Amino acid sequence: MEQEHGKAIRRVRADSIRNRERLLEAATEIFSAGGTQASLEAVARKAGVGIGTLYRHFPTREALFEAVYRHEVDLLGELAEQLALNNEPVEALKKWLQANVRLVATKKGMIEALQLATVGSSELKVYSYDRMINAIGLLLDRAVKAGAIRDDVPPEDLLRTLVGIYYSPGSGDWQPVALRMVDVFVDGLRLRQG
Amino acid sequence: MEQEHGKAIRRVRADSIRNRERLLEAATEIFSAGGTQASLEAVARKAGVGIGTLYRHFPTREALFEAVYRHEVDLLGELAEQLALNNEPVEALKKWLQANVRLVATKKGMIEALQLATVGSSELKVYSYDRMINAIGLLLDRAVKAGAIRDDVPPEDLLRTLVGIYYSPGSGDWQPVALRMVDVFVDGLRLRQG
DNA sequence: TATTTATACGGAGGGTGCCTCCGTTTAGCA
DNA sequence: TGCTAAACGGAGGCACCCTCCGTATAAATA
Repeated sequence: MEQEHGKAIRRVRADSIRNRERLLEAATEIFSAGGTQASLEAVARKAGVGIGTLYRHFPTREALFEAVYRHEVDLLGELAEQLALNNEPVEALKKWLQANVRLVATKKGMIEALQLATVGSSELKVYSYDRMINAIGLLLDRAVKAGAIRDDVPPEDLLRTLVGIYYSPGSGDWQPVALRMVDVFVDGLRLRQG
Repeated sequence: MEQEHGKAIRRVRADSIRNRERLLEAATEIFSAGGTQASLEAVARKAGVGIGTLYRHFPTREALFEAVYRHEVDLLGELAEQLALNNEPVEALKKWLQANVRLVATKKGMIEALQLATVGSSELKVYSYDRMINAIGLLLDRAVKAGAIRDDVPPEDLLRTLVGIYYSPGSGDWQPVALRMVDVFVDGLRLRQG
């Protein structure tokens, strides 16, 4: 019996789960197109639920973001681990940063999400921020321990800079720009041996 | 006589000039405190004018920003010229970037203004953006011509990166972080001779 | 299957901001 | 002092934010 102090523990209602999924799906689309400022009421409309339902599932705009981008961020986290296994330290770092650029390129809204994470309130521990910091920390650490790069650049600072590099006038080929800037930055990290 | 086709050219009305100044003053305060998202109606209220008057003087949010930050941006532009006269190229670049960090530190809203300029619509040529690009271009050019740094980083990209470096979790001592990142980046620009 | 009830739903409502439009006011000029 | 172009102000229509609560319903129970 599912009991606790004589009270039955009800299962989560099926419509609740369904609506949550619909909201996430809608939010992914809306945010990808419209960025951080997109209307939450539009998300609710697209999901076919009331605005109240949206707020019950995701009490803040940030909460919704976190859920939406958790998956992509997970992907990047896993990539960091793979790269660390199969690459020379500085190379691994550079490759990861480049992969980051490419993934973000497909989801314009992600840029703003990361910004939110970077400047977000300290009370709310933003999952995606942690995940990114860990990924970067892993790669940075290896390179530092190998004596290949300077040791006074914490992961937080690198992430911040990376986000900055993403900034670009909307359309056009901002990807090459971002990739070149990443190169410059990684070169700046390198210790000169000679 | 101030005549044109027999029509007198009226002077600009005194109340118009006065209200424009009041609006700018109010906007400087409000934006410094509240950033890009601050309410324009709050600006009008603070200036003691109707919202209609605000929109007549500054038809868009961006127009208001441009006017507000023109002064600070002018200062930076002039600084670039001074530094170029009195410093070794790479040093001049580094010093200017650091000055930039320090000036922006005093006006939190400025960060967002620069972002706006960076991502702003291409129709409206944003004054402050141009001014910054020119300042950076001047310093960058000298260093490239002196063979001190790589030549494939246009001013626009550097500005973008700089703005990214400003990103930081609101409070606390983000200035040291920004200054360190600037160092790293400039080191990355340097050509290795050896 | 019928009943109960904890849970979730929807959207009205009150507040704020955006921007436009136009009747009213007023500064400059004669 | 009167005329009039120029500037003013704020109401109005719309969108969004978020909360609150009466209604609907899925899960548990009999």
